[in-house]
Amino acid sequence: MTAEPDSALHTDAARPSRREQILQAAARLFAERGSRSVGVDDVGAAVGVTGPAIYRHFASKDAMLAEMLLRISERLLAGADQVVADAGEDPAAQLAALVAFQVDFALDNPALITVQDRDLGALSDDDARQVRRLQRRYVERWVAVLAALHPQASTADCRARAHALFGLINSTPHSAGRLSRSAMAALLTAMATTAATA
Amino acid sequence: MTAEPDSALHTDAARPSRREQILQAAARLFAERGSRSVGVDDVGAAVGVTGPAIYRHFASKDAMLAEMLLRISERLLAGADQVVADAGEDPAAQLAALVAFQVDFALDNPALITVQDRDLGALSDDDARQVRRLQRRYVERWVAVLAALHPQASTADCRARAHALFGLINSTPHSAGRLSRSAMAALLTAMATTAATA
DNA sequence: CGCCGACGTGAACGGTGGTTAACATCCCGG
DNA sequence: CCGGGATGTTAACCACCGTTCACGTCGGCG
Repeated sequence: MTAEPDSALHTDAARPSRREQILQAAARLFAERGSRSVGVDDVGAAVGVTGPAIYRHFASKDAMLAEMLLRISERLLAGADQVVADAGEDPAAQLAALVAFQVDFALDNPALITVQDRDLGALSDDDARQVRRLQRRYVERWVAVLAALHPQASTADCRARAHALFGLINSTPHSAGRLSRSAMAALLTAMATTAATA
Repeated sequence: MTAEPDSALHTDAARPSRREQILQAAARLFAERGSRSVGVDDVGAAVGVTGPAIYRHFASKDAMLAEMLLRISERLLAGADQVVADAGEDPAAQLAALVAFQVDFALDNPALITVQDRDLGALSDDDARQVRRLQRRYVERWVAVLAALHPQASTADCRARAHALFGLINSTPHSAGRLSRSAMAALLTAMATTAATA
């Protein structure tokens, strides 16, 4: 999809500003060791500056994480709306589009996937609420499609289904790179699709 | 399966000693907020003592986490060996047994599931290596069964499949309790089985 | 009874790490 | 050319937290 990994953070993908470099480096480090275990100095060093230089670009370390998670959530939600709209009326086609989108995102942004579900708890109550709202809306897009595919299933059932599919697709950071990207995409797509229609 | 949640930590399930109480409370707190964000005072308070009292039972906070993760990994591996042996020679039956086992474990010990894949990085290199070795052996049990079911698939392929199935089944902590335990078990089992044989 | 080990407490210590302050550098617009 | 804003650096500050210490209590056992 895009050239560099975890590029979903970039607002303008042209030439990454120092600010974007920091966000991307932080995402990688946070994914590897957890946000609490990564010092400001580590993030700075990763982009060639000292720790306090971060504060020229972000109000705090927490603000960094908050912006990171908010951007991911917003991007996912916007993407879901996009691909569902483009898929037409057929629920099966909509599901296929959602799966393809999530698979692409997971393969392109493994670090963001990891950080998003690990460091949500490190956010302030306010930021966490906002991220959770976006995530919930994203899940609802899936639930709507799954409900159309399983008319007899309850909403709670569809929600659990959606989370199970996320878990399946987002497993990519765990099985790191032994398979080619295309093979991985094909495998995950096949498994997710059959699991969704079970 | 067992009465209290995340009871897989208990060595003797009879009357939990103070030591076991601490481990279980710590597991819950670690799962909720991450081990780095939980102070020893928090763990102590959760069992009705002050922070330093912890050191009457554990050498350090890290040792607590290490024992927690080691126990989980050992228990999973032993369980896998058990159920595979009991399932006979049929790969399909073996897979069904593994799935049922993992589903039961995930539903019984949501906190442990969360901690295991979130706080591995907080361990010392030595402890982390040990846990990873056990986890790898557990994965290999799955890979062996999946390879028997998919003779044409490569080992890397089967490994990715296994991780995907773990992600699917271990999604339970995310879709918390809107569904009954039995409904959840049935749903996850069905999805995992169809995804595995796709 | 009297000792001793198990268990717990409050106080103190020390390192780590986020954050700020004070001071340079560089570049661009007037 | 000069001034100011953007960007960095080093040093210092301060809060938090894991850990240790000195002390107290209590229950069992010789």
